[in-house]
Amino acid sequence: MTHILLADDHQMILDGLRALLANESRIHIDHECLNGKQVLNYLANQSTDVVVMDISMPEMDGIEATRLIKERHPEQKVLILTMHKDLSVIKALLAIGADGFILKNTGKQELVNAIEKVANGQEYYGDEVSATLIADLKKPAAKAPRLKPPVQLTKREKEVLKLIVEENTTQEIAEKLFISTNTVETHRKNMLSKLEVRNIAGLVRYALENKLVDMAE
Amino acid sequence: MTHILLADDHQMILDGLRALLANESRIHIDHECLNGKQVLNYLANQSTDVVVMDISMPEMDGIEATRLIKERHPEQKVLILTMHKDLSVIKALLAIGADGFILKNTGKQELVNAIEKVANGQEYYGDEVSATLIADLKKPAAKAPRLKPPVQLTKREKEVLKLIVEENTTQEIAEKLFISTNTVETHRKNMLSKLEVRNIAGLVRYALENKLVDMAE
DNA sequence: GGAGCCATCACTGAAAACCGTGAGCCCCAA
DNA sequence: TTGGGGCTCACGGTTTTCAGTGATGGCTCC
Repeated sequence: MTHILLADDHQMILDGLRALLANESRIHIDHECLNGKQVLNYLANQSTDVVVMDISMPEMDGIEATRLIKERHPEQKVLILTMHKDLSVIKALLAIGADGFILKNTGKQELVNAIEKVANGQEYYGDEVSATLIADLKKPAAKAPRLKPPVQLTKREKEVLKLIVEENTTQEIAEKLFISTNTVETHRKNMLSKLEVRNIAGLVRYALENKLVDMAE
Repeated sequence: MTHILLADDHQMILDGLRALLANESRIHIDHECLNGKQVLNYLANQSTDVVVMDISMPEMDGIEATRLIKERHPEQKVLILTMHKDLSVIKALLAIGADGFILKNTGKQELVNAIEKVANGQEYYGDEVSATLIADLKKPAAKAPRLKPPVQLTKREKEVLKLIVEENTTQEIAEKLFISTNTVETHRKNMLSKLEVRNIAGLVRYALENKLVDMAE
């Protein structure tokens, strides 16, 4: 009998997983959580065989939660449940010590299989996840040593970035911030460099993905 | 007895929904689909009471699929199953004629309730979705005068846009699509014009805000 | 058998972004 | 007080984008 803890911010997915595993006599759901904090609170006092956790959750996301779990309870097994085969996220989680990944678009049998494997101390990667990782290894090593230190933008850089996202040109930004165009370009260059992107497109993408600026609507 | 069709590209969610509804004697699942095309193919020959459909799917997404369903089978009920309470998406679906929305983070009872309501010809909006819509109505009319003709990008334009968002230069895009740089520039110019934006930043913003490209999780 | 849209390609000139490098000033913490 | 980080500015050169205009063939719809 394998004991697990489910964590996902979508009640429906929790319901679905519970229903899915209801008639699996070999698996027992100890507890369910809606975010990473709840998981840590639970693990502070109790234990379970495997934590099955989504990546995107409010309050504390799956990556941060996994990091803290592995820090405080190194023996705790964590199986990541994810929607996308996002390489950087998978890599981050691997580095942290996640024990396995399973895509949400896989079936029940694979889920049960994954849980039991992880509970036994083995690792589990869904076919698609392994394929993604292997594909990455095949890529020129140029991009391989690319680990992502949590980049910090300065206040001024964020101001410039916000104006860039709002479609202002360098000159307009300079006027609005009462500085020279050279300075604006320097800020932009520094951001290109520290965010490891190539151009405006990358900057805008970073800004929107990291919610540094308000998205309309 | 209400007959429904499930559509979601994630097998696990399909499994979950099926398991969730398994002991609901009043609801019967006629068929399951993995994308919008399959739904339309099914509806071409058979019918069902309610189509329960996710928004983001490969091949043909939920919005396009709903549009076509309502065009070809105006009486067909469609209940949208969604992860995000994204206003623009909800608005688009309302305009098209979707019969209801339900967030994935709601429970089983609400799902059953929603399905039966929609099957009866009523509409159903989850609390959060209605709240989002109401909040929008409360917003100052400042943004109102900005009417947005539902701009349609062509397939090719979307391809180019996707590559732009991925930080490719015109030349790189031309190489990847096996067309001349002039053509790429024409596509970009047409998009700038029809989307009423000034530069790459605006394009990227549009693409991300309208979920034309995948955002990292 | 056009009308309209789409995708393709071309040319020009101006504007903006990108790249590298260097440097001065201010503030704060080691 | 020394050094590092943040903010400011400069310059020269290359690449890319932006703007305007025009053109061709293919397709579908009426």
